[in-house]
Amino acid sequence: MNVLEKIVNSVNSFSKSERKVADVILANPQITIHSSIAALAKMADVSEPTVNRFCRRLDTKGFPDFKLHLAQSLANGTPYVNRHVEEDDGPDAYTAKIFESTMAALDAARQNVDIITINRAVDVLTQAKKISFFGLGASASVAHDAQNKFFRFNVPVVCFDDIVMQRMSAINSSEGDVVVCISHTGRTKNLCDIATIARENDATVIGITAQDSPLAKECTLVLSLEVPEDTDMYMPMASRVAQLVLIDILATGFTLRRGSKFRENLKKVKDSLRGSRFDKKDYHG
Amino acid sequence: MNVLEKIVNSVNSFSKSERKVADVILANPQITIHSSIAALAKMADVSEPTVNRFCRRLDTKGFPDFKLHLAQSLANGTPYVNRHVEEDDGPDAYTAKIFESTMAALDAARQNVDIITINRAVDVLTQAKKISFFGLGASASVAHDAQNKFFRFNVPVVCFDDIVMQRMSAINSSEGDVVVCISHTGRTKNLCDIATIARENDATVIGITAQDSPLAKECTLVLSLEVPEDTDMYMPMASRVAQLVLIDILATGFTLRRGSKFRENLKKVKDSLRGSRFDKKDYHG
DNA sequence: GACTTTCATGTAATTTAATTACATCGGAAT
DNA sequence: ATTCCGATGTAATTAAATTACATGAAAGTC
Repeated sequence: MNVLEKIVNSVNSFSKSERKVADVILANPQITIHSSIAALAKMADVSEPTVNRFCRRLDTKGFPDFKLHLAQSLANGTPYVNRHVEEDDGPDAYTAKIFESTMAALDAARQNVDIITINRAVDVLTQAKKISFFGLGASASVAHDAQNKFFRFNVPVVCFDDIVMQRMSAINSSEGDVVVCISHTGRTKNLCDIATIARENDATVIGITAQDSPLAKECTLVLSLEVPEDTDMYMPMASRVAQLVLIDILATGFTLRRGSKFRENLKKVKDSLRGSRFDKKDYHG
Repeated sequence: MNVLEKIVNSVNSFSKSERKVADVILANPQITIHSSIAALAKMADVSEPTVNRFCRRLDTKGFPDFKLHLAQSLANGTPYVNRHVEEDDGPDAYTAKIFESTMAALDAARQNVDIITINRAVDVLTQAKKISFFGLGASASVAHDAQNKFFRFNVPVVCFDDIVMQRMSAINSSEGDVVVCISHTGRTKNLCDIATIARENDATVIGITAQDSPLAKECTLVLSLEVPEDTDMYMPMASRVAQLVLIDILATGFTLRRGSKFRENLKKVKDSLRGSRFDKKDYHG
C-alpha cells in the first residue's frame, strides 16, 4: 500500500496535531516533498517533532524517508498491472491495456527468472555441436526467431515447426547436440515426445516452458517463465513476448561468452545485409 | 524524462568520478535512495562533494532532491531504462538489462503509437477478403506469429518468408485484399518492392515500419513504432517485441470489432487444441 | 473536587547530513 | 618545461532532522 493511501486509511487513528499534518500533506503533496520538516511544521501549525512522529507512525524511518515514500506514491508513472481487455473497450483503451499487461508480464518474468539456470543454458549452448529449436503454434514463431538469432553465430542451427521433421531431427541427434523445446503450457504432447526422444539419443534438452509441466519433466534444463497467462483460454500474447526476451538473453549470453574476437562473425553477418537495404541516407530530404 | 534515463543519456558528458557515481547508482538504485551522501560516496569510491556535483549536473537541487527524483523514477518498481549490455556483464547484469530495455522500449512505443491509425488498420483488416503477412529476417517470425493469430479468426490468411512466394502472392492480390509488410528499418529493398506491387494490384498495404522510411512511402497505412534500436548494428530485440505487441493489439481490435457471436469461432479453435495437450490436471501431484 | 497519571505536544539541545569554500593534483595547451 | 584549467578531495560551515526533556491538558482515582 502506498503512503498516500495509508494516510487516508489511518486518518482516524491520528491525534489532533497529526491530523493537521495529514491534512496539509494531502492538500499539497507535491509541495510537501520539496519542503523541509520546518516548513511543513509551520504550514500545519505544529512543531517539528510532531511531524517527525507523524512520519514514524506511518512506518517510515523519519521525515526524509517519508518524503521518499511520498514521492513514489506521487510518481505519475503508469501502474503496470495486468488489466484485461473488456468487451466495450475502445482502441485507446485496449491499446493501453495490452501494452501495460505485456510490460507487467515482463516485469513478473524478470523477477522470477533463474539466473543460474540461464547461465547453465548459455554454457550448454556455447558448447553445442548443433542447436535445434522446436515449437508448435505460437511457440513456432519464437523458435524461428531463435534460429534467426543463433544463425548469426555461425553455429549449426535448425528449426522445425513440422512434427514429422522435428521427430526425425530428434531421432538423429546425438551427444553434444542441444535441443530447445518451447511451449508456454508445457502440455503439448508432441513436443514432450520430441524432448523424450532427444534425451534418449543423448542430446541435452533445454525447455522454455512452465515449471513442473510434463515437458519440463523431460528436459535436462528448464528455463521457466512465470507469466500469468492462460493460453488455453486466450491467445498467447505476453507469454511469447517473455519467451522472446529469454531468447534475447540467451543469445546475448552466448555472444559475451564467445569473447571479442568472435564478434567479427557478427560484423560479417551485418555487412552481408547491407546490400539488401537502402542506405540510411538515401531517403533523407 | 526521468532521472534514470537522464543518467544513461548523459553518461558521456560525465567525468571519470561522476561516472563511477553513475555506475553505482544504476547498479543499485533501490539502495541509493536509502543511502546518505556519505554512504554513496564510499560505494562509488569518490568524495561527497563529487556526489553532490553529480546531482547538480542532473538539474537537481542537491543530493536529497536527487534522491526524490530517483525515487519517482523507481516508483513503478522497475527502472525502465535503455541500458546497453557491456562486455564484462555477468548473467545477472545482462539479464536485467535486457528485460529493462525491452520494457523501456515498450513504454516508448506505447507513448508514441498512433491510435487513430491503429483503428483504421483494424477497420481495413476486418473488411479484408484475404490478409497476407510479409516479413524478412527477424520480421519473418513476427509475420508467422501474426498468421498464427489471425488464422483463428477464420479469415483467409497467408504468410510467406520467401521472396519469390511473396512476390507471386503480391502480384495475385486484388482489391479488398490486405497486405501487411513488416520491417523495423523500412529499408529492406525486397519488401519495398512487394508493397509497390501489392498497391499496383489495388490491395491495401499496411506497413509496420519506421515513419518516413522507403517502405512507409509505399504503404496505404503506416503503423510506426518509435523504438530506438539500431538493427543495422545490433540484433533486433526490442523492435520486434514491439511489433508483436502491435500485432496483439490489431488482433484484439479485430476480435472486439467482430462482436460476440464471432467469438464462438475462437472457442472452436481453442477446443480443437485440447486433444493435442495434456489436461491441466493430468500432471498434478 | 483535588490529585495523580498519562498522553500529546512543544522547546531546546544534540546529532547527523549536506553543502560550501578552499586547497591540491593531474593533464592539456602554450 | 611551465602555466593554466578542470577535476577532485579535505576541512569548515551551515542546514536539517532527531532526541531528550519539559510542559500542559485530559482522563481517571481517591
